[in-house]
Amino acid sequence: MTKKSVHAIKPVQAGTAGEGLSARGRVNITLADVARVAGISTITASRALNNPSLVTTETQRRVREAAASVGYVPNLIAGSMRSNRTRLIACLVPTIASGSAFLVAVHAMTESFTAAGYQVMLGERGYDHSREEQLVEAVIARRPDGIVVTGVMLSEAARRRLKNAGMPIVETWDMTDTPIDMLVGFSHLQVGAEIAKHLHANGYRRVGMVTNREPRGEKRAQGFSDAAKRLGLVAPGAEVPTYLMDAPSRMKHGREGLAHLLDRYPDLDAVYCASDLVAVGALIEAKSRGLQVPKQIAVMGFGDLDFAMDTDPPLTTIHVDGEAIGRQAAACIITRLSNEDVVPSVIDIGFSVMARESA
Amino acid sequence: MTKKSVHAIKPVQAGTAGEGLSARGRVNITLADVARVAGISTITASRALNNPSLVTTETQRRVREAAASVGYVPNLIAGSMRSNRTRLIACLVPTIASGSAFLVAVHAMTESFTAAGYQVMLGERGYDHSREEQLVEAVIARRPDGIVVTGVMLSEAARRRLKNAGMPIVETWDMTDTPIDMLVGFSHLQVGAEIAKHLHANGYRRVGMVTNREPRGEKRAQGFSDAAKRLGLVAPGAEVPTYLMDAPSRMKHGREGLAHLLDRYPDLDAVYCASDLVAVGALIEAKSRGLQVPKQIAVMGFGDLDFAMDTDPPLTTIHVDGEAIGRQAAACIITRLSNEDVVPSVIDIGFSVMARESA
DNA sequence: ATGAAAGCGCTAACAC
DNA sequence: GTGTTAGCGCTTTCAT
Repeated sequence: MTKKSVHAIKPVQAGTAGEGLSARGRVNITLADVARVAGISTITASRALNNPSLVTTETQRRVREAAASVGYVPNLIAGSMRSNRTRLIACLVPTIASGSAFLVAVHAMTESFTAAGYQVMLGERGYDHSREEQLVEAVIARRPDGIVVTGVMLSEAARRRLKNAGMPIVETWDMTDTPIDMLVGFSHLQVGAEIAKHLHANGYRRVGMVTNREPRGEKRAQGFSDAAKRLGLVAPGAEVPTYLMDAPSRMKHGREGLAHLLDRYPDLDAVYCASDLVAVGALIEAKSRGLQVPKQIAVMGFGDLDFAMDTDPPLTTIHVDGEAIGRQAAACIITRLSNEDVVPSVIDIGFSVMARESA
Repeated sequence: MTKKSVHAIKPVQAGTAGEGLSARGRVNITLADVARVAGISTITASRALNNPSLVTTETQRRVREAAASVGYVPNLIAGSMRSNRTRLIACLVPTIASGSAFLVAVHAMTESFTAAGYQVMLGERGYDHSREEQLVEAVIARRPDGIVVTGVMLSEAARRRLKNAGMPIVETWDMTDTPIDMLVGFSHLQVGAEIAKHLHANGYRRVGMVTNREPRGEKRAQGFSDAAKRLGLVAPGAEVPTYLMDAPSRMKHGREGLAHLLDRYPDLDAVYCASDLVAVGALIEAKSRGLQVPKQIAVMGFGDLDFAMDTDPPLTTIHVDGEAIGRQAAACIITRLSNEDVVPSVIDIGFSVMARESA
């Protein structure tokens, strides 16, 4: 491969755009300024902006005009401090990298929260668990009104801190018997088991898998392995032939993985891949070996990413309703915040086996 | 396709996890509590925590112990209010949906900011420009120390608001002559032109494209179209044969698009696709028509997503150094915040043509 | 419907 | 190296 770069760093254009934009030396326009212009007290101005029903329409109009004329932007920091409500929701995700199915959930969640007047602040948790506690502390320090965690947090210290923070917390995208507070997710163990069952039900008898060390991936692998043994999908007493890859999963892992497995276990007739991207790699490897999918070898993925229905053959995979997870997680927190009603602590959102043609 | 759902909503487990976690009724542990336990003044406690070098090691130790014993978590809200620094950076992205190349930039940016002691708050801009101004106002209301915008914002009102906010702002992932403040990106017009040049240089003479209405995609299409005409890659006086798809781009658009183009222009020998995912679709369509890539038809994409080197044949595409964009954007803001040094206003990060085998 | 006073938790500014 | 005082901008509480 050749690589041609188009690259240029233009010279500094000093001052062309930064003039007067420095944080220093700027006068802050406060609610008091608005009130002065409108000829009323600050508290009335506050009410006109935040609880218009408490003031006359005439006052509302004057305040709105005054605010616009002086270019007032409320300072939520100050408001939060006094009211003890930040209207901020923190959402901790493992990573923001492309191809993560839970981004759909984050998106749906954001929409729900935005509609309810909350802003969502995304924090990358990282796969480095040593930094977990610091992140949690940094997040709590901002005093969000609620916290959504994607993927159950592992460190006990971090969990304790969250629990002690005294704010509504929802864990998502997984299942556990001991949630910090609330939980909206599904069982990865069950997913693995269902994949094995599906392969069994479709007549496959010798399975393998291409998986990774990521915690939820491991749970699926565990569920798959247990069910496969129970159903006789491996030689008696043997383990499931497994190709272990590094996270993050990539298409090429599917090619390498299937190649590796077939070289050692030529009688495999089905393979479970930890993600759809990996499954596509497996499809390609099968094709390049002249193996017909699903006749000679079945391929199953996980995630039902948008291209899963467009592969050749269309991919049989697991669909998780990420939007539902996001909406429900938001609803849990919003309900908890708006009143003292009891909210379900644990919601199993389930999943679906999308039986297409690759298995 | 059949679909089998595994679904269960467990009954409410009232009170098992939510006990005492309600926001109300909790006593806030403040710095004053820590100071009292440590037997010193609040300001000294503050210094011990934030500027340890200003106090004796003995004081540091006592404060740390006191903080740990009472379970103190600093309130950044209160601190920000007084110091006028929130240590918060707002990052506006079009969408968080999977497959967006700029997520790499966001990730790199987050790492830089985290290392410098800032937290990044992600805001979804949405493709709905009517909500743009509200989002900008909501963001400014939190008084971030800086703002990073991915993709140039279109609404003039929103741009004005940002400009007036008086904080360092970096626009990324695009080029313009009139940035709000600072800019780190590359020219999508140039990208389109380079793609046309690459096809021309490799002997292709009749090009088409599969593209979308997204603003930056349109710029690439424009650049491609202009250069293609200049280079004689279309019939004299004709436009570039184009298949216009809806955003977001999907693999199937590539199949549909190439099919559509070839049906009408059977003599096409090259096609530019607005994204790698679309290009993969085009590769599949070409293969299913028995067309050899790159011999009979060339395919080029954009983005150099992680699977681009794993397709069959490996995809010729455009690589953008997202990490560099993220790092540079963070550096611009961090520098501006740490001193009054002049920071380059406009940085063109460039891009590379990854010449693999599909073109 | 409107206002006055107080204070949220912290840190800047200025002592000592 | 440590303490005192004041105040960030807003909203709560209580009064009118």
